[in-house]
Amino acid sequence: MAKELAKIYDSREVEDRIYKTWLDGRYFHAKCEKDKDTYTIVIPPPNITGQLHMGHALDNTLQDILIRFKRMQGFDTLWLPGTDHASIATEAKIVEAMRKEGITKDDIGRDGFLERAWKWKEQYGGRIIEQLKKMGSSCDWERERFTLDEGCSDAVKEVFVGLYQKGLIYRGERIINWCPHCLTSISDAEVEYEEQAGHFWHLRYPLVDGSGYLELATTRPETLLGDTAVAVNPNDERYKHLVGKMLDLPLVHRQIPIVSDDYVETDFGTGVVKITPAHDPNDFEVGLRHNLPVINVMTDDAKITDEYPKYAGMDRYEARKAIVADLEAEGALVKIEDYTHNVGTCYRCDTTVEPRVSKQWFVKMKPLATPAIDAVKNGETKFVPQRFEKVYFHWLENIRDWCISRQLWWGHRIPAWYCADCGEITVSKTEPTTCQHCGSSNITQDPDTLDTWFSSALWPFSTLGWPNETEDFKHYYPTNTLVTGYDIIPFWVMRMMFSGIEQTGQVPFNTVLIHGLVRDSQGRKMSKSLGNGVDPLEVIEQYGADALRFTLATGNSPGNDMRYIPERVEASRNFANKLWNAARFVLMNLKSDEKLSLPTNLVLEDKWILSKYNSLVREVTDNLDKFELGLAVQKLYDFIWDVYCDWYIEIAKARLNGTDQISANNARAVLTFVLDGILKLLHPFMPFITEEIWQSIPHDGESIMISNWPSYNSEFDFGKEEGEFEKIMAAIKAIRNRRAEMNVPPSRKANVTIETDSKQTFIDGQSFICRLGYASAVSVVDKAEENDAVCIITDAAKIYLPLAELVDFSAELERLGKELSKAQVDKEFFEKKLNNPGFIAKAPEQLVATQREQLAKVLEKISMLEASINDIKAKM
RNA sequence: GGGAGCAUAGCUCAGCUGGGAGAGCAUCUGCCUUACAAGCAGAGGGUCACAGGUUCGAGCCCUGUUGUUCCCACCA
Repeated sequence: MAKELAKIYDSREVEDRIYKTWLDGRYFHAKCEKDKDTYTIVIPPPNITGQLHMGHALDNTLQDILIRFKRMQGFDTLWLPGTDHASIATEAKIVEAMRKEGITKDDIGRDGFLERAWKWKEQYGGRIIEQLKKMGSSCDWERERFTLDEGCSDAVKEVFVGLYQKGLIYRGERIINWCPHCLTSISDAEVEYEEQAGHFWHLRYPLVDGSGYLELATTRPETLLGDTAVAVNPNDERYKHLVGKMLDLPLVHRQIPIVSDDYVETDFGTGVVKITPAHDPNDFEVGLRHNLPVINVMTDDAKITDEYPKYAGMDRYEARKAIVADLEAEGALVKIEDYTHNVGTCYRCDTTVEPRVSKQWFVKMKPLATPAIDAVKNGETKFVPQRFEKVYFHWLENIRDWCISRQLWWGHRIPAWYCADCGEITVSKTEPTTCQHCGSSNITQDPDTLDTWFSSALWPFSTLGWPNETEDFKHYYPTNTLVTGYDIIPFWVMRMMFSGIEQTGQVPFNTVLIHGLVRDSQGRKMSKSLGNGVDPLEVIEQYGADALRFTLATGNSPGNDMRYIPERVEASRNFANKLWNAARFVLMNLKSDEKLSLPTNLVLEDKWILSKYNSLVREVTDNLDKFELGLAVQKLYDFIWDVYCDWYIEIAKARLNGTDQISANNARAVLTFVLDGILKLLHPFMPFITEEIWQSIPHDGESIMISNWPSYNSEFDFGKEEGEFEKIMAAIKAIRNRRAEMNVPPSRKANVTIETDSKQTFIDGQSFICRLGYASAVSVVDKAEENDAVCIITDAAKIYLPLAELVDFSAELERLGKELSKAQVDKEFFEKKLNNPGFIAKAPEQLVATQREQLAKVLEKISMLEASINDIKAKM
């Protein structure tokens, strides 16, 4: 007797234990086998500040499914894990923690702060990794990386210096997005726009010559302090004559010119725009075109500078109120309108971004973007689904230079040193002692760090050892599939693409598999503020990681958002339990631990299930190859539950309990063969339970996760037998249906007579019909003589049940009438098709033939139904 | 203003290259049939948003409309 399993599958008892055996066996570890094809995925590194959420759960489930599938297929498979230092997010958390202790960054200085940050990383950085393990992720933990580790930092410096030398990185005074809360610049991609209710203040700027006023509208009156011009459209007849004249800026009483610029729309507002180059990106551009001075009126934390004593120290919004009041007092305020507009906010802290002119480091994007666009256009890298290529192209085609410097301490410090003597910059991978230009030793390093995404952009190759020509890099790069959400395309996917191409000459991956967001049951985004997030760890605790993974993989098509519905996890858990019990049944029937080989003398039902199983193998493999994970998992569900459990196991019971030991043994062999196969096919989706069961049944090898993926076997091409067996199934279903309608209890068995052209098939199926169709005996005849019986008609047979006394004739007549009219509708359907010359001429021959067959069947059915109706009428 | 997704059973969603509409949950009926009541057997339930078009044939392809969600964009 083989090992016995508990009646109910207990994921809590199984999962951690199984995961440990995988770790102990080092099955996740990629061995860099030169003779094998590789399959590589680099994980989107979660932030060290992060806790596992449903987005991670989905992302990692998909990756693990692909990795386990490929590993079983025999690829040298590497799933490389790691974490991201997440500069802004982490620094903000640490600053916040320090604030609670009453400490500021300045109190402890850069070194002190970094010391704290690293300590924090040691303490919390591993948390999310442990959580990923709970999901069953088969990452090569021996290769775990961190974006700030030595190797990644080395890659960052290499790239920075390289791009600088090529002139692709430069330092310049530009208008950038500034977060007054995080106190750092952020990139365009890090600004989120949201609609806000605001106002439109109409102001009057008087002409210096006293000849009148110019009326304009603004949403930000406080920036008036920095106005250095007013602009109108060059073709605007209303103002053409005023271009070049000077205005007296209210409150400040500075003289500013009227300039003409295409940027101004004549039909919006008054057609007059105040120009504040220091605090608006468009105005900055206008300023450049017209050589206007740039006057910064705000401090780092968005307070008015001391230049304007009356407002100095007020924040943006206080200053706005004060300035509006003063404008009104001065008679410069015409009116106030309500106005909704888009306001840029910081994606980390949601503070309204302040556009600001400042000296920052930039990556010149145009030369890098072009090859990245081409690589997708020529198919070197494909997006799944393809429509996301549009998003990718759109970003790259409209890209502006990337602001990469951040006024933060936690991150890769910019490898640039400024000379106090000659003012030149020295950029170097190693710390220089003197200025490269004048030799002075009076140099200081740039205090800023790099955008977190600068290092993430190098992740597919920095983690493999680049810039060194390591074995890993040579063997595993370029990687195969990148799995990520569509929201990350502009931040990460795009930047990895151009960085990979620029640095390594190759695309970093050949497929980008995009998934959507996991939303709550009402379709809302899961968020902390709404408090509607579902904790994957709690779900795992309650239902098991397998159930969660299965749920996330089911009914999810690439690129589409999905809702998290608790009932679905329950259904997945039930499915796991179903499989568990099927395995339990098989084990209970095994006589020994010996592995049985498939019999040579297969019977009809064996051929049926082997044929179905064979198709399953082909289809699931095919679906996985095409990233159709949701389809694959649905097919597995259907096969395991309906085909294997509900039919084959039920049918096998007769043989298992019968006296023919050889036949019983053959059934055991087929049961275990198919069970072994479905466990393997399901393993990528439900790794824990499949391993636990597989270890209990006779098996070869140490672990299912390193066993061979099933392959299509032409010896199982039993298409004909599959069809024959399904005739029996149809008969059983028809009998069950009829009996249920008539409320016949299962205990009341009946002698079934079957009239059919497929006599042998039904003779083979007699025992199944007895067992599953509640028959006491089955006789198969050419022509039945029954007249005191209920008649059921299937495509292949006419079935008689001697239950006439239970029949309510008028109800029966009605039922038959319904069935007849249904059949007649079918008849018309097929006739219409077959009478259509276009159909005969153009439809595939095969289809025409099957339609003819079906018409013939319907015609036969109609005649049988008519005969039955006449019979009943005769009896009434 | 531009772009994209979605609209299929009461609910949540599948539907792969066009060939008589599927699953889970929910509902109804009957079953503790010795793997599983987290189960078994059966049933009901859909003008595939609307209007055109292409085709022998459209849930699927094309055009338009409506509703909805999202992304992008410098109307101050």
